[in-house]
Amino acid sequence: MSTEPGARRRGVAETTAAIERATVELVLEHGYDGVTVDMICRAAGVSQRTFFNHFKTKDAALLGPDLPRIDERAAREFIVSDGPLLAEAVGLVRIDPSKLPGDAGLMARRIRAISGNPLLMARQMERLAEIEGELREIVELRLRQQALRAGADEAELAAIPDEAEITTHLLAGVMRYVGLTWSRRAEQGAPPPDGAEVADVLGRVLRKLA
Amino acid sequence: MSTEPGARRRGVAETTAAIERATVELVLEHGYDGVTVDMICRAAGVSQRTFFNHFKTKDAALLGPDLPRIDERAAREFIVSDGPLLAEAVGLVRIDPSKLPGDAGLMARRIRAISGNPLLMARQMERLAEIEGELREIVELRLRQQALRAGADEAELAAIPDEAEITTHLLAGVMRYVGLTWSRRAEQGAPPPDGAEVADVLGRVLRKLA
DNA sequence: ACATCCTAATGCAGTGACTGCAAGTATTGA
DNA sequence: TCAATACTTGCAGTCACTGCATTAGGATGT
Repeated sequence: MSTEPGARRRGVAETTAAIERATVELVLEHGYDGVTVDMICRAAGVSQRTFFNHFKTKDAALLGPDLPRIDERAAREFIVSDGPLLAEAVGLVRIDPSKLPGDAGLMARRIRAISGNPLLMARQMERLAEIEGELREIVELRLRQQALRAGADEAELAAIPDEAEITTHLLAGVMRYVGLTWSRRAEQGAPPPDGAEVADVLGRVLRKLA
Repeated sequence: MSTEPGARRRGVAETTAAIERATVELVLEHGYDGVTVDMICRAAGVSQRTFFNHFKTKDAALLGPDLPRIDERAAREFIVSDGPLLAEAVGLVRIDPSKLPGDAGLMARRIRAISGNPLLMARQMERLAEIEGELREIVELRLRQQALRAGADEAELAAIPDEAEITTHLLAGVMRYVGLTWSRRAEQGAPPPDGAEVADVLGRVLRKLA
């Protein structure tokens, strides 16, 4: 169709990566609203239609295609654990590292691009909401476990779903905090917060709140 | 221009209200994605340009133009209070009741329309994020007050901003929970949750988490 | 009564995100 | 070598949204 070797000049993964890279670079340079899909397409050497074949939305090209997932093994440990719930729960959400080794730099630049725009942060958080249901179930399982071990009565058991729900929402708050701190540190080249550090702040705060 | 008495045939408020009503009704009937701005305009008897003069986005016409605001007086009480922080903080966010008396039914229908769509719920929550900064400041003031009263040392004072931040995020979680429960109840004609009820669940949960 | 100003409403033309459909071409497997 | 398959593309169209220029009523001042 074109003079170029039209189709299949590279694998799917390569095309996707090219689009991602172009998106991140352009957004860093011009800001999210200063970049059009057409600009990305030109930079990545693909048609607009191809862009939308690879990414559902312009957002997705910047945020990356990977939705957060729950780490199955961590979930099993979590359910039977007796430690600080919120702090431990943070470990449940795994940021898929399969992309990192190939392009660690891209990830860092992407974070800078995203954190520059509050709207995008919010969009990122919407994605987190997609696994909230799963999270709720796990939390409920754990609460039930503990209640049974403690010999709870029926009324206490009946209250668990509600408690699991609110806990999940609290958890979402914590994760937002972690994500924010994470990107803030990344901007300054500082190491990301580890579980212990989060648990520390969280523990102090919870003591004040209760 | 048209055969109709072109402009100024009703006050601003009336036009705005007409658009809001048309939007809610149409969304209830066809779902958010099944409704176009043009449909709303036809139903409300205005041009598309007028629609966008009254509302920045299609969302806004459904969610209502009122952003959540902080209740100043409640904030002052909150800062010096010593009660359960999270539960009390819920009272800070005021849902502007100035719209309700005129059209209580519309509000109920609007809630139904919004809660039917998870995306819209999320969008609604984004609005909450807009006052998060304000909220953070208030929380920080309160934490500082309490720390001073307790005779805290420098290290403890230095930790306060971080604690305020995470608390705000936790608070956002609680408010999401309240909003969700609220709309869920509204759907079934049940009374909305009051502060005491929220405080109750919250208290129990926090005791388990700490 | 008349000119004036202001405001709400409108038309129009354009941009940008996104979709469905119908090809076309390179790669793969039989 | 032929055919199924996988990627890619162009094209036409929809929809949200914006800027600009224009028009029509109403309110105001003299």
